[in-house]
Amino acid sequence: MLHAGMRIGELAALVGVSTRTVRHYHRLGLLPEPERLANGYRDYRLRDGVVLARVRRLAELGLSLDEIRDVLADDRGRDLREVLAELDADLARQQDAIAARRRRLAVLLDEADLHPDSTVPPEMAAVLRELPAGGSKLAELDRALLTMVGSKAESGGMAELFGPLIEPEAVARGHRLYARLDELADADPRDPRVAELAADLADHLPEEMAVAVAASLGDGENGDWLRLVSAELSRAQAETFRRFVRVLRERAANREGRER
Amino acid sequence: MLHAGMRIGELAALVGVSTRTVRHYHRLGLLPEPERLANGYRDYRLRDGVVLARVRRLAELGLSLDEIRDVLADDRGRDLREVLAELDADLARQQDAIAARRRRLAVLLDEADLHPDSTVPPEMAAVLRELPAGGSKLAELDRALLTMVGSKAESGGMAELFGPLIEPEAVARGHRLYARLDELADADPRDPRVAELAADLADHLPEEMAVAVAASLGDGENGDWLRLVSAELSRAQAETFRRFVRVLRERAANREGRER
DNA sequence: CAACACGTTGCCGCCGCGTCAAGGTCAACC
DNA sequence: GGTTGACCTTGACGCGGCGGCAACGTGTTG
Repeated sequence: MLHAGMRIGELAALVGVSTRTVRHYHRLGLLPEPERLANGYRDYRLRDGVVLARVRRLAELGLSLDEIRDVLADDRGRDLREVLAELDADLARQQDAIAARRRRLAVLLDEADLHPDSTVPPEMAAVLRELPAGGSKLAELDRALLTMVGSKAESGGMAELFGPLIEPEAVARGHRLYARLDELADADPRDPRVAELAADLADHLPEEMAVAVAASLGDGENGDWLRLVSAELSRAQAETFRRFVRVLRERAANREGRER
Repeated sequence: MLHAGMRIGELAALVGVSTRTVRHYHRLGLLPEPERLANGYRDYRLRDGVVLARVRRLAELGLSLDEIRDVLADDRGRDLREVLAELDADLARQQDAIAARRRRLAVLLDEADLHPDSTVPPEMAAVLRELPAGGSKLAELDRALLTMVGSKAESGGMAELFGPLIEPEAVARGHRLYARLDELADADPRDPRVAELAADLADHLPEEMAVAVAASLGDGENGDWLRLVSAELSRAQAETFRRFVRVLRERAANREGRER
């Protein structure tokens, strides 16, 4: 035999990878170290090229280098089918995931043409557009709250919770709900306006959603969000919120009692 | 304001991430560090929750954290649409890539039911099946060469190159091409059998593919593969190969001359 | 003899965190 | 009092698949 093999750069070019990749495979044990020439250079033979090409084919299919090592070790390919089948299932899952993200993206891109802050669901965006932009700190907090809650897929009735506060008729009837909350900034928690406003807030929730609201305010996720909101309020304002929620709960309980 | 904010674990649970993730976002500057309590604990407020939720929504869409930081910096979202559009294009490319891999996988999985060594294209597998398994070192080398060349999408006529060597008629006619190559192992390169076998090899290539073979043997990729094969052969055997290729080239040149 | 293209080993960087490690803090139970 | 246990703090390493750089040797060419 003529023993003129190849050097690492030639082999790499032949198979279409970098020399760094070839050495990487050596360290991982995917490709055995070939003999060395007198000067220390690696001297590659035909079988090295065969193995390297095999590794690359499997890698391009998407197998991890660990998996490839397992496949090469088992070498009588019966195990390969399992790996390939599993890989196919994994790729199918990835396809589904990507398709789902593209669907969400498509919605957002459509929405983006209508409204710049397009990271919230459509119905949230509609409510946000109606909230007064400046003037009331409470409105700001509601904006924040809605943005947060909007990030969960099921918004749990929060849009409906705040919708009534800004409906034109409510404003026209002189309830001025936001303004009255603002006025309680420095008030005492026992101020009579607290109970009064809490009742008015509750009255302006349409009946059919009071139950859902009471539930979503009470438990877990949304309850914790409201805790953060309360932390931004004065004591009287926070007390108003608490009473508001309590009234809603009582009404929900009553409704439930009547239905039994 | 009541200043009872949240600790990191509560905030993380609220938004649905790990505390490690929150701290990671702090280090990357995606989420500003909040005030600290007297004991050193981070004290999160409403705005932190809002930002964190926003970051998560963008991250779940597939934006990199760097991109998210850019989006948050520009903050008036007009730039967001570009990023989202680019992301969508990227996802589309990923979908295509995955689909292509699944198609190749499907072919391999079908082939796997027929032949265990299923990492080569179907037509290669067919040729490999026919090659004698033991006995001839030359056949072994051909197996290796075919496996390698099979890894490239266009196989460049290599299947056709070796096909004739094993066709039953050729064997029946007593040419014994492999056996005669084996017999040249210790021969002198000037042995008359060398030229004789080279001519016989060339004769057994169907005319219509001689051109393609001559071309694919001559240049780049396949030529380098053949260099590795020659390195495994004795001088006389390698000389046979060289003459074989030379004869093919001459015939191809003649054919081209006649066509002009 | 200098330039230049190749080879050698080895270590850092990437991304989005997970996972220890080695402590400090706080409420609840004995 | 002490002792769990659940939380918090900073810091460092790990992963996958290499890319890139450093610091050096080797071999061919002008």
